[in-house]
Amino acid sequence: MPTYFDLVYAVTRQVPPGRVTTYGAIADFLALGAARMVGWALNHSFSEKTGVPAHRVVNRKGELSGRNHFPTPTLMQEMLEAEGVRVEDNRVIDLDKHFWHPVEDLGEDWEPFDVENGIA
DNA sequence: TATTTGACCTTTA
DNA sequence: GTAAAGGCCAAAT
Repeated sequence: MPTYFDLVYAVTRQVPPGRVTTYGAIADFLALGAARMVGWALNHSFSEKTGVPAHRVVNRKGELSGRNHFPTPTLMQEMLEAEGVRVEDNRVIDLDKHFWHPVEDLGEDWEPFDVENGIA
């Protein structure tokens, strides 16, 4: 029984490399209205083998709030920099430039029909 | 079974 | 303009 939990995984996995999104964007895209849960879902994404690039998810301010939950606090920044995203002081530079809207790429009608399968 | 916490965002003072 | 409080859903204790 897929919950919104799985939806977050699905959307996050659709995030293109070198791009970053925010919890609010995902929450708004999924019409959850609860940005808090988005991060919470990603929290478990590490324990699970979801393969969700949580490092591409940052808060509205572009801060790597989740770095604390990574294997190493600097790992998140390293991963972003490796993808071409300039990160400084635990914050994404040019967030607006690297910002990625799910609705723009996936479409408003996009839905995780095969969440458990890993999306189309 | 009920209460608290959780990687946040938005609105009001 | 900055600062503080409220609110959403779900999982863990």
